[in-house]
Order: sequence, then C-alpha cells, then structure tokens
Amino acid sequence: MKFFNTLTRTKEEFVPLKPPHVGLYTCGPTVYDFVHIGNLRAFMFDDLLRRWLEYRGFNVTHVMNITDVEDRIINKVRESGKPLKEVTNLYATAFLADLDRLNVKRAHIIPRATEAIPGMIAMIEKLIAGNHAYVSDDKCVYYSIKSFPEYGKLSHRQVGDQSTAVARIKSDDYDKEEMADFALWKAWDEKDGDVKWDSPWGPGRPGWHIECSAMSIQHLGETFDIHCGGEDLVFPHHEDEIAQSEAATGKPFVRYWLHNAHLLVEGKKMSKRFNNYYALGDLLAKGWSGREVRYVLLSAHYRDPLNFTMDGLQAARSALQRMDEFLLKLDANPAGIVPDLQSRFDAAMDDDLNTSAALGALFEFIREANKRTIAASEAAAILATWQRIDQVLGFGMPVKSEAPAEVLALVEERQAARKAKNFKRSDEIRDQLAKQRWGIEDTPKGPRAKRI
RNA sequence: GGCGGGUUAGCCAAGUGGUAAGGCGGGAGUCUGCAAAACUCCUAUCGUGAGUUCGAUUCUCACACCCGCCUCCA
Repeated sequence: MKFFNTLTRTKEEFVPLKPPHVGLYTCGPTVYDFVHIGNLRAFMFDDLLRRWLEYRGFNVTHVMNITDVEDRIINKVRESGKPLKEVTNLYATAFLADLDRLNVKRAHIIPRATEAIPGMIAMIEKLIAGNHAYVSDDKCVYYSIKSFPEYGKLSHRQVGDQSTAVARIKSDDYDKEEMADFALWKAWDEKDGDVKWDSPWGPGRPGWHIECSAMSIQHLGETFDIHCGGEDLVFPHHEDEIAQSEAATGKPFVRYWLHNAHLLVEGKKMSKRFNNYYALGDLLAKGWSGREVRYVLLSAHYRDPLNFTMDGLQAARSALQRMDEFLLKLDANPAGIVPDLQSRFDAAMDDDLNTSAALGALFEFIREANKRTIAASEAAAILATWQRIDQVLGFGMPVKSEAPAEVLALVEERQAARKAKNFKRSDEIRDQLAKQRWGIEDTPKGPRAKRI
C-alpha cells in the first residue's frame, strides 16, 4: 500500500508505527458557516482513506477536530448577538448531518478546540520554556520560527525569502519579532466580547494551529501515523503544527502527510460570485442524492483537481443505476468467472487510493458478467465480494423495491393484454405505471417491475 | 516574483517508453409487438514547439492557458 507523502513528495510504502494500529488525524471544519462541496471533498477523502485502511485490516483510530473558536466565528457571534456555543453548535450539527448524508463514517473521536484549551496552554508553556515562543508586549504569545531550523520542510519553502509574500507584507496588527512568526495565544480584545479564556498571559484565546497539535497528540500520541487535510492547509497550518509539536516534544510529529486537491465547479473556481457555490443542502434540494454526490467526489483521484458539474451528477446517477441494475439482477441471474475483480480493485486502491481505476475495474467486471449466465453459487460469491468492496466505496447495496399489489395487478393485466396482442392497452398500462415511477422490463422469465 | 499541481475524445476521468482503462452522452445494430435492460460495433494521432530515443501521449527543455499556496480558505 502506497501513499503520496507531502513531506517527501513521493509515493511511499505505508508502514504504521505500531501495526496493526494506525493513528489518523484529519483536519475538521471551522464551524462559522455551512460547509460547501469543496470542504466535503476533503472529508470524503478522509473517509476513503480510513475505510481503505480498515479494509486492509488496520485498526484505525480516527480523530477529527472541530474548530469552534476562530476569528470568523467571533465575527459571527458579534453580528448575531448569539453566544459562541449556539453559533458553533448550529454549524457543527449541520456538518455532522452532511457527513451522514454522504455516508461518511464518523471519526472515533471528534474533539472541539474549546474543550482542549488546558492542553494547548500546557503546550505553549512548554514552548516558552524551551525558548521556542515568546510573550509580546501586547500579551500575545508567538512562536519563533528561527528557533526551529527545520521550519519549511513540509511545504518546501524557505522562510525569510524576500520573494515570498510574507516577507513583503507589513503587519501593523501584531507585535511579532519576525514576520513569519505566528500566534500561539491571542490576547483578548474588546471586539472578542465574551469569547475568552484565562491563561498565564492573561485572558485570550488560542491561535489556530495550536489546537491541532494539542488535540492530535492528546489522542494519538506525540508521534502518529497519518495527518490529512486540504492542500491549502500545507502552509502555514500544517507547517506550523510540525514546528510547534516537534519543538515541544522533541520527537517527529507525523509520519505521513496526505493532502487532497481542491475542486472546480463547472470548470471555475467555486465562488458565490459565479453562482456555483454549493452546500450539500443546495444539491439535495435540486433532487440529487448524497450517494450521487459521493460518487462524483470519488470519481477522480484525490490529488487531482476535480471538476464538479451538474452533468457529472447526472452521469453519476446513470452509472450508479448501471451498478444497481447489475446487482439487483444477480440473484435471479448469476457468474461465469469472478475474474480478478477483487485483485484489480485492491491493486488500484493500494496505489495511492486510485478510485478512478478502481471504478474502472468494477465496470469492466460488470460488462463481463453481464455477458454470461451466472450460476447461483457464483452470484453469492460476487455479492460477497461486492459487499466487501462497498465497505470502502460506501455507495451502499441497492435494495429491491417490492411493487405494491395494485402495481402488480396492472403488470398482470398488461401481460394478459400482450398475450392477446392488445398492444394499445398494454402500452397504456405501461405509461400509467411510468407515471407512478414504475418501469417494466419484459424478460424471458416474465415482466419485472422496477422503480424508476 | 517563489513553490506546487494540472492540460487525455461532446462531458467526466485513469494510465503507459512501443500508437490510450472506465463512466456518461451520441450514432448504428442484436434482442423485443414496441420498449426497457443487456450485449456488439463506431465516437481521441493524449495543450503548442523542440530535443533524447529504433520508437514519446508517457522522459528533458521551452511556451501557452488553468488551478492552489505564499496574512488563520478543504
């Protein structure tokens, strides 16, 4: 099993620290608004990775944080006049519901930043004691980049490089020793209202990066296996996490860093301005299912930009119908050869989670299987394999819809009309059933009613 | 300006130093009373230019366009 590690920029064989255990930390949302389809791609990727590890027999501990204190949240609190908890609970609850609708597995542990502040303070104290951080005149605490020579190893950039934007930009807001230094603790300000916690440096709130260091270490240990996030988090967020964590513990922080690419919507950067900004709820309101969204999000490799389109959703709907059709008929029909479905699927996924190739293997299998008559014993084997694979893809197995008695009566009536060569009547009945979303297939074994 | 990613058929999207998976859509058939489902065939010289090579879509170098990061955005 190989994964592309951002740290080394190469595909590496994955070997956990303590097999079969795997510690997995994935960056969760900042709950200041409903998540959008781009955010969801990241969480889908986390889910895929976690499912693949479990499929491969690893015992995964999956931790995903919820960031419930941050500038934009504070803005929301101020604008709405509602307490912090109320604002963050609203969006956190909606977020988890979105995950459910996409059939994303819940992380085993979902810590919230505001519940982990003592741990963050302890870590900051450790950093100050080790001369990796300093308290400024404005009562903020900053991390000193120059105290960590390896800073930049994840994002592969040189700090202090005059060509970087960071070096060019002037900061009037904060009292940092060096531009690239980042806040570990932000002193309370009037505009923060009630949002504040006591600390050895006075009231304030934690900086953004420290929460992930504190919470991941608390739940997974000082060195753990995998840390994920969107590619935008590589710098500065994850770079800063490394700096804080390794300076505080003196140990390597994360062994494999995996980052997913962003997506485009209808070929363009997603933006409210382009009218192509979608939350999951927007798509569901248009009649798409979570399953269809899931399919689209899994159809491209996670490290490539994905073009999310309405046409793509339609294509996903058709593709899923093809799968369902195959599976639903399987027990009645059944398998020549269950060729290398499993091995091809496994090989594709082992190669840095190549879902496109994995889906390709599935469809090639469907075509081969559809060509032949399948014995019942083989049908059972196929279904068992498919169910195993679906533990990873998470589309769910199709459920046969049982037609109600009145539909079945019409089906029989139509069949009688056909026997009597009364095709006008039989077509009428078919049209009538179609209006009730029931389709008919005339098979050698007789008519089959199916949901359409 | 720095770093990174991308550019494959109408759309989406894998992949390989020896002329390119899969899905969707479209066209033509088989089957069917007609359909549906399924199956068969057709639907790409892999952004542009040059180089390396017996041979490149795949390697190298330019160029173009797109995208991400470079001040807390997945």
